[in-house]
Order: sequence, then structure tokens, then C-alpha cells
Amino acid sequence: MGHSQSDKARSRDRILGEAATQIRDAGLESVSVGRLMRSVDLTHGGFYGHFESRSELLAHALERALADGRAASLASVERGARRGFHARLRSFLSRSHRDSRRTGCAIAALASDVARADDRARAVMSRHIEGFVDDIARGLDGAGAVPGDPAHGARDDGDAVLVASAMIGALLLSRVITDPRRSDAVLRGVRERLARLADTGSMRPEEG
Amino acid sequence: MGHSQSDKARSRDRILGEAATQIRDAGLESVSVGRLMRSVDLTHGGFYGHFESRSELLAHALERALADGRAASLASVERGARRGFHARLRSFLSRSHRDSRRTGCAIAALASDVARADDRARAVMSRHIEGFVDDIARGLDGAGAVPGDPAHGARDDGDAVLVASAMIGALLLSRVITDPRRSDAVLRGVRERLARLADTGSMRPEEG
DNA sequence: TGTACATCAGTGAACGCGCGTTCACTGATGTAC
DNA sequence: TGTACATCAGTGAACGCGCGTTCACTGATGTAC
Repeated sequence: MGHSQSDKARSRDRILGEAATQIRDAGLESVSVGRLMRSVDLTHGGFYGHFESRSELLAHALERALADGRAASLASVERGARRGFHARLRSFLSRSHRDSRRTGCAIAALASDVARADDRARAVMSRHIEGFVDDIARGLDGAGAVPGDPAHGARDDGDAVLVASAMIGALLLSRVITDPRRSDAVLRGVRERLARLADTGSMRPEEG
Repeated sequence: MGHSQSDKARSRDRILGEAATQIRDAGLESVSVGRLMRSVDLTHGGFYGHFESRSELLAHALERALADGRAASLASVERGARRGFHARLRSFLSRSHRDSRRTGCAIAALASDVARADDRARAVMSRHIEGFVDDIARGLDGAGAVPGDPAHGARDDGDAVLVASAMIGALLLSRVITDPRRSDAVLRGVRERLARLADTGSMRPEEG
């Protein structure tokens, strides 16, 4: 908490990072300017040297939370043994992701909140949803790929949208359900079924 | 707003109903005792004749919102031409459900909120999630039923969990996405794919 | 390299406001006679 | 059926509190000479 220009940039970054964590943990409305500044060892007055208002902070914090969530997911996949879609699925629908809201996917953590927020917040999350779906679409193209299989590449974006919906929905349900065994079963059940669907490509419209 | 005992019961019911609507529209934290009482044409002081505290009200309002959401869903299916699973799917993943948060499914409206709430709220929603999954499981058993098909009845509860997750997730994503065509496409895409999965039974473990 | 000074990151008292909750009250309800 | 009265649903002033925001300030930074 020095007085130099680089200290200021660092302060702003710490405020944003802490806010991004807090909103994933307790919701957009949970952030109070006074408590937030105290939690990064500053006083509330200084806040307005960094942001115009609490509302402007929240817009930036949402963006940051979404970026941090994606980075954490990629890092988690990197650490694991597997790659690609199956690794993504395992890490996303894991007990550890369920139990670490503060650092996990911000789409899941804040979906209900943003669904009722203003256009600005919804537009920010919309872009990240498209990124999430794109990642999955790329993963699906690689997952059950048999060279020369005419079905390869035939999956359109809609399959990825289904998979994304199920991943977000299952993570949310697992976080609500109080019985730990039932919560685990939701994660495992959806994980296994999505893995199978990706491998067999049985989501293809032509097949039905 | 009379003074009889039945008036009191009616008042409590109106307070709860209004609170159930407000939390689905704007989240658990959005309810203020003063505004809530004003919106049912009473004054704030009377609130404590009906509920011990704001927190106790919220627990009851969550229960009510979940029940109202389920009732609205059943009513919507009754009104339509189709029955069973496909009707449920069409009505749940519809533009009209997406656009009427205040009266729609409370699991979707409040999933992120309850995921971070206390055990009491999570237990209340857990019970309703099990009900939601059971409804779907019953629907799936009827959906692609071919008499004598050995696969009939082989689907376990896990298929219903996948379908429930995708339904909740898709509705949430469609409410966040700002581009109306993209939002529609999410609803339609997931609706069509879940319908096909139910008909072909291609979720069965044996098949993969 | 040393000094004088403008800049500006961060401080903390103060503001008006809406919040949840309490409580003395008013007056309609409904019961006992 | 009529009267006297206890009950209690609903009222509204008052409370202490934390909120977002403002602003005069302090003192370190970093630049001009």
C-alpha cells in the first residue's frame, strides 16, 4: 500500500481479484465497498480513486471472475493426466470443483444472478458462454474421432450447447443437494453419460 | 385488510405469495420487509405478526416458490396438446418460460443463490430437485416405450439426472444470453436433442 | 547529486438513506352473559 | 337478540446499523532545476 503509480495499479488489481472471488463465493450483491477495501488492507475512501462506483466495480469484477474461472479450469486440465474433452469433463464435474466456488467457473457460480442483471452484465457473460461452448465443440470434434469416419465433423455447435447446459446444470444441482452421496452421484452420473455421448457421437441428428 | 382471523390467514398467504414471486424475479436477497408489506397493501410493523424474522420468511418463501413453480409447470403442460415427457420438455425449454422468471421454475431461478445459502435452504431445494428428477424419470419411462422392448425400464435414474441438469442449465443460459436469436437457438437445440435422446433411449449404458 | 515542489494514492470523518426490528397504539372481531 | 369486553390484526414512530459516496487531509513519489 505504497504511493507510487505501480502500487496503484497493483492495488486496483488486488481489489478486482478480491471482488471476483467474493462474487463467486456469495453473489454479486454480497460485495460491500467498505468490507472489500478492508479485505485488501485499504480504507473505503480510496476505492473511488480506482472505480467510479460500486456498480462499475461489479461489471469489471464479473469480467474478471469469468476470466479467472476459465484460467483455473485450463490450469486444472493441464495438471491432470488426460487431455482434451474428457479431461475437461472430469475436472469440471468433480467434487473439488463443486466445493471450490470461490475459484471455480463463474458462469455456474453467477448464472442465476446474471440472468436477472442488466444488459451489460448479461452481455459480458454471454461472450464467456460462447467461449465455453466453443471449447466444448472443439473438444467434441476431437473426442470420438475415428479417422475417415464420415460422422467426424458432422456434429454442429448444438451438441456443444447441450453438453455445456448439462455441465453447468449438473454442477449447480450438485452444489445445492445436501446429501453428499447424492451430490456425488449427480456429478458422476452426468460425467459418465456425457463422456459416452461424446465417444459414440450418439447426439448426431441423422441418427435419431 | 380486515381484522378477522381468516383475514390474517389470507394476509399471510398474500405475503408469502408475493415474496415467492419477488425472490424468483430478483433473488433471495432482494426482498425487503418494508417494500414487501407495501406491495401487499400492509405496513411493515404487521410483518412480525406473521413471521419471526425476515430470514424465517425467506425459508417459507423459497418453499412456496418451488411449489408454485412446479404447479405452473404442470398447469402449462395440462393446457397444451401433448402429454408426458415431450410436453414437459416443450413447455420448460420455451421462450415463454424463459421470459417469465417471476412465475417459472424456482430451481432455475434460484439455483446459484441456494448453492451458496445455508443448509436449511439447500435441504428445501434438494427435496424439490428430487421431485423434478422423479417426474422426468417417469416421463422417460413412458417416452420411447415400445411394448416388449427389453430396453424399456432399463433406464435408471441417472438418465433423468442428465436430462434435468441439461434442462436447468439450458434455461439459465438462455436467460443470460443477450442475443435473442442465439438464446432461442439454445432452447430449441437442447429441446430437440433431449427429445431425441428420450425417444431413441441412446443414453442407456449398455449401448456405449 | 541535492533541493523545492506539484502530483496524487490512500486516509478517515461525515452525509443521507434504507434496512430489520421493536413497541405502544387503535379499532374491528368475536365471545360471554 | 343486545351489550360489555378481551383479543389481536394491523399501524406508524422510533431505534441502531451498515451502506455508498464525498471531501478536506496527509505524506510519499517523482520531476524540474
